[in-house]
Amino acid sequence: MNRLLSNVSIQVNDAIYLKNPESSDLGKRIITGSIDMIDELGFEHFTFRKLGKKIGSSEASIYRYFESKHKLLVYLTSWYWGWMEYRLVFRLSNIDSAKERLLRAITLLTEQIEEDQSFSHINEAKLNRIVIAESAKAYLTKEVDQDNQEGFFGVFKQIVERVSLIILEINPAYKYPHMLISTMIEGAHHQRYFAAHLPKLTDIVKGEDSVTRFYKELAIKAIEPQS
Amino acid sequence: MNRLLSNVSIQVNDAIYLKNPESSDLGKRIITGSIDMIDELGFEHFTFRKLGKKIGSSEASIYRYFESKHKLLVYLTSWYWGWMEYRLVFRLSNIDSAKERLLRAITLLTEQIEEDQSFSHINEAKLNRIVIAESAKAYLTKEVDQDNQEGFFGVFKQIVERVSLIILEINPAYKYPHMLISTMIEGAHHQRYFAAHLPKLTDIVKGEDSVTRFYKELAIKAIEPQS
DNA sequence: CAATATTGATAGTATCGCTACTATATTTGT
DNA sequence: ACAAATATAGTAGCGATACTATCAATATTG
Repeated sequence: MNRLLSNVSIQVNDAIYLKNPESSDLGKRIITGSIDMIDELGFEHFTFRKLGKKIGSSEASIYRYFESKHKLLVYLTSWYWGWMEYRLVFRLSNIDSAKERLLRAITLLTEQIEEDQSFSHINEAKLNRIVIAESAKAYLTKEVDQDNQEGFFGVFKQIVERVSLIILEINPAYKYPHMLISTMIEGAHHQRYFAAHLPKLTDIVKGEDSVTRFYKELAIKAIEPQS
Repeated sequence: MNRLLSNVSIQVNDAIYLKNPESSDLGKRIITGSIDMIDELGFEHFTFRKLGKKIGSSEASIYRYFESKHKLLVYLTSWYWGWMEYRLVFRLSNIDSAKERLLRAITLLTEQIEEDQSFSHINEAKLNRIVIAESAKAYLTKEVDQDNQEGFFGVFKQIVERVSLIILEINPAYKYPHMLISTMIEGAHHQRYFAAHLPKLTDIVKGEDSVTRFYKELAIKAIEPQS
């Protein structure tokens, strides 16, 4: 999917950054560079000092945009979910059937992201890999409650809520829509990671996107009224 | 569940440690102390120096047992899965019905662990909390392929394989048994974490164990032959 | 009781996460 | 036009972390 509207930009909760990285050239280089570097080195080996060197700036300058590397990771995942929500709304608009909307949502949320450069300075395919491999580290911390209170995970919760509402359209009696959707989104990420690194934990059928197919089947069967 | 056999101890892949912590008093204090400390501070804030102080030993001595804090985390999760497999085998023995065995396995793998002190120096309830909040950090690293090659995740893969085989007994045509089980195990952990910290991502029905119930329903519906 | 393994104390290296301070560029008011 | 105000970038450094090396003290064992 290419960029839908050229004059749209993804808004990120402004409590996540000290200075908006979209507001300057250096800011954009920080985002582009950090995506490249986290994808390449992993979050643990990634540091602001290395990033500064790479993008021809300094550690202290990066700290003017983000107060910690944790916040930068939160920013990246938050941007990603903002972008996903934007794509989700487009893909579901004008589709009458709730079931069709659900299937489209599952496809969007579980499929692999291709290189398509829809936002100039952000490589969405790399960012997808980062979200798969690193985003759990953004909330699996002792600071999760504070971060949550500041609204850092709001966009993600919104997506889960949106898709849950579609499920309730299909079966208003279904008791676990949020569990199903959050299980599916996080599960799909894990399955892609397992396919690459721990294949014994998955079932890869070549020539098909098993991950998306598996979760579509799972969801449809789960929400169909008890027989 | 109390300890099943007093003369049984859980074996952990010996490539994970430098010196077996079960082999000495200091080793056991390292395990007990690290479980307390990681549960309390989280893996990021946990250091060998702090642990040494807490258990009345030194940083250098701890390094004689584990070459890094990453390896210690791998040890703890590996012990946990070894313990789970042992309980799993007991709980499923002498049960003829495959469906009943599957339901028991799901209960075991998704339920909350109570304080029961079945192995003297290991608090399984705390360890369960650590596995929920920290175990993803044991494999979401750039070193995952090396670690996997050394067999660090073997026990976990074995559990997934065991339960997958039960699914295939029920429906030999089901295409995604491993995906279903690994999604379920990791998913249940996430749901418990979400219930505590990001409740908008789950559906808590008070008075019931929604997590276990949700995954039981999900699995049974998923593997039932296509109608 | 001698040989050996285990532990502890101390100090050291390299890097990390982060900050105080300084220098330079840009904008603004008169 | 030009100095003052402001925004932005870079240098240097601090305390902590992850881990290692050395050596003496103390158990353990054969």
